[in-house]
Amino acid sequence: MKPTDLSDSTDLSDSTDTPVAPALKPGRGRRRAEDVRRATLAAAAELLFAEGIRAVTFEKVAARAGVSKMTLYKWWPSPGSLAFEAYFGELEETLAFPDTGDVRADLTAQLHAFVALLERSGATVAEVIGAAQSDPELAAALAEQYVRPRRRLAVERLAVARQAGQIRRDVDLETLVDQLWGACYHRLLMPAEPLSAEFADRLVANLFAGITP
Amino acid sequence: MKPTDLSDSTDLSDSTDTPVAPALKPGRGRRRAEDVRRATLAAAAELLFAEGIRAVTFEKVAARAGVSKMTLYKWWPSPGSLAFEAYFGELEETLAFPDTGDVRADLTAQLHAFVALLERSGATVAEVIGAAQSDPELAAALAEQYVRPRRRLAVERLAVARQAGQIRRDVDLETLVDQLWGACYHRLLMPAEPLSAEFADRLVANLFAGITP
Amino acid sequence: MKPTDLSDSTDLSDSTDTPVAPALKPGRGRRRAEDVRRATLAAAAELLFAEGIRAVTFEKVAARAGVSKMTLYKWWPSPGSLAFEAYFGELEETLAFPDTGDVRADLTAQLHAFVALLERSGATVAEVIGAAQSDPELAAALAEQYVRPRRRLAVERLAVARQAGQIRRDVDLETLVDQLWGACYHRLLMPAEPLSAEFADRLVANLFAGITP
Amino acid sequence: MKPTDLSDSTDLSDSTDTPVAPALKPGRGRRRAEDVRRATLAAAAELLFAEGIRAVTFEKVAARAGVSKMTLYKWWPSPGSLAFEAYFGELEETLAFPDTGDVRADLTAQLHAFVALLERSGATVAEVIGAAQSDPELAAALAEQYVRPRRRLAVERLAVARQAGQIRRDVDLETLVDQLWGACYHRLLMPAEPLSAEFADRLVANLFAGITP
DNA sequence: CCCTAAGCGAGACGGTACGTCGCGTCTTTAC
DNA sequence: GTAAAGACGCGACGTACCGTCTCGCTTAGGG
Repeated sequence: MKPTDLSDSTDLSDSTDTPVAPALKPGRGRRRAEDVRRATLAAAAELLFAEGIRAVTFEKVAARAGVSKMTLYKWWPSPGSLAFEAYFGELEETLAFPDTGDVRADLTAQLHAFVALLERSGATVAEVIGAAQSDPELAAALAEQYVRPRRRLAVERLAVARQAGQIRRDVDLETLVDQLWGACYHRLLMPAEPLSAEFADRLVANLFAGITP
Repeated sequence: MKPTDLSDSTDLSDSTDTPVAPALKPGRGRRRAEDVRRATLAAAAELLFAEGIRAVTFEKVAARAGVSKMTLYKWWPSPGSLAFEAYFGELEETLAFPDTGDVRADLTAQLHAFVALLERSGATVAEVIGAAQSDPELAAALAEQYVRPRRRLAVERLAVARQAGQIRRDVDLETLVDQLWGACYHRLLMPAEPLSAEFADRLVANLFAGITP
Repeated sequence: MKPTDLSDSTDLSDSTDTPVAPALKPGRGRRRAEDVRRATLAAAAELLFAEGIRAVTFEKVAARAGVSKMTLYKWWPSPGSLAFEAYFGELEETLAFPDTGDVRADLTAQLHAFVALLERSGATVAEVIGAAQSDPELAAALAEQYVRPRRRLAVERLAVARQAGQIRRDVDLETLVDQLWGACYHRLLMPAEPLSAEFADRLVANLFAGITP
Repeated sequence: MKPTDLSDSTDLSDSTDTPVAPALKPGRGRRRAEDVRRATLAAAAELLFAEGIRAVTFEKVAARAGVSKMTLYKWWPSPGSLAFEAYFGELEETLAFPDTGDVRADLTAQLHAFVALLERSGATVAEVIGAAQSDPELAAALAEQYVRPRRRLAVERLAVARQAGQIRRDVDLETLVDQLWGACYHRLLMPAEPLSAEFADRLVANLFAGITP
């Protein structure tokens, strides 16, 4: 694939704050690091959504982005971590956590949004998590940039609820995270039963009301 | 008769196409050599435990087992499904489900055993589940031969408890499975907090007692 | 390929002198050797002409003829010899050698016919001769059933001419064969100049008239 | 200046695509490693002489030369063409054509050398020519780098003789090549009669003296 | 005329080679 | 100086064919 293929992704070539070189052709020679990074992530994202994580390959990404393999090896430790960054790097803002004062309502709302997200792009999420099981670099990135931050947000909201007396003192909040979002991931990664808003409702109900008569 | 009666494991074996049960039609031609299958699974298991699922490769297994690659391609749809069969094929009997009459105690016991299993060989389990996210053949085998049977056993035990009045009528038993075992898988596959017997206890406690004051 | 595919080659199933079994399906069970032989050669010839000698494979021939590989191994020592027999076995009659009393005219006529044959199916002939260079079994068959008989016929006609005083006593007739037909094979197998009737004429002229002024 | 002047061997080397002469464009990227080419040809030559052309396999050559299969596929279109280059690439200088002024003597000398060469390594030559019948890439290399140059040299020598009045004006020189060297190849490729110096003498005698009384 | 042995289909199996793809490293050149 | 272009070793993929083997069916031919 020739480097001139970049011409159709025009916003990649000269969208930054440098009016110095006017519309130079995006081909050979040294490119600015940020350009390379963006082109790479864009190419990786295309491959990820079109063909799955198995297609996110240094080889293919380099060809599609007009970037050298050497550059990719310098910046990403594995193809999986590149795929991860291409996907999750842009979706950080979506995990807003509501706080209306009513934990149960807030949890339900958050879980509904989460389930909806998984229904849309659960396949990609599952592939990335799956790849992390055999890719330590990806696992590290996933843990640091995805798993832990989200757990923290959830635990913080739950801690507020516990402070407000809506959750018992002796309940371990981390465990709750596993029983709410973890249960959803279970249905995503080891599918047998459907993942739905009603499922989310039942998750909340079981914990808040208990399951004994 | 307990729900763990072995009679339900029969329809499990021949409800699938993967070569767990030979079930060869008595047609003409040379019969499949059973020792080939055994040598293959042994070699695959060695590789799986020694080097992880990435090393379970048709190439390596064929060389180690003294078996032709063609034979492997004929009987297993992907290296992952071969690894799966090598590992889980031998452990079917380990999922005995106790029924002492006390659900909570039984669930706790079962979860303790499950957590102990994951502490021993969780890495392998995680790798297999992870590989299934990008390997449809492996995903099918995993669902049919692992996920669904285990869910069924758990749900059957829970149904007995519900009949006995130990669980409320309106509780969805499938959801409970996700909140108990699924929570454990969550800690296995997206590690952030430790997986321990205490964790299992809290899972049960949260559900049986509820989390509200 | 199912054995019922043989039904469209109807002349293969029951064209011999056995009115006993009337129109039994040509499938399973023991077939008479001659049927097998004919079906095999027909399939081999099809493959030979359609795809070249590289496609004449025991595997493909067996599948196409509805014949077992074992049978082929029993009767033919190599795929090449099977191809040879499929092709040259039927063309034995074409090497008629005229004797009008005029050697030069007879040789010219024969060479014209030979060149015409090569122009039609020279590619196949060349492939078979080529394969014989690395297939001792084929080489033996070629020598015994093709090369030597044709040389003998030519030498016999030339001997008659020598008796008649049309060729000098001291001329070695075998050498003449190489300088007439061998020269044609040279243009077939190591192509650089065209193979034509004029070429044949020049071959004869050079030898009969000599090349010196 | 003799027709065997080396100046005509220059346009021979770069009139083809096969990697005899590197002729790399000065583009970017790592240059082709010449030692890789040498190791490859050495390994191929070993296999060719030891086990025949059927053993000259990309697989074996790659293993023996410590070279990647990909590299071989990149530079040689088929195993046969690799074998060809391994053998004939080094023997270009051996086809010196004498010019003492006496054509008949020169032809006899050249044919004696040629017959001697075939007696030594005729088997390999035959295998390569044979393989070319089913390998278009090898056929092209053989024609361009072997057949045509040698024909040209012979025709040039014969043209000198014709100029000198030693051969008749109306004799087609290309045809003579087929009746001299082609006759030898005939005995090599379709063996029935021995290939000897006396045979070469008779070839020359038949043409120069004619075969009629 | 039956019954058995031979002949043959189907096909599993170990090898070997094919041709492709991706990984990770290296080198060369151009901007 | 950085980064593109790309050669290279390595190893896995999936396919094809070879040559050998085992079954079990069927018919021919001997008793």
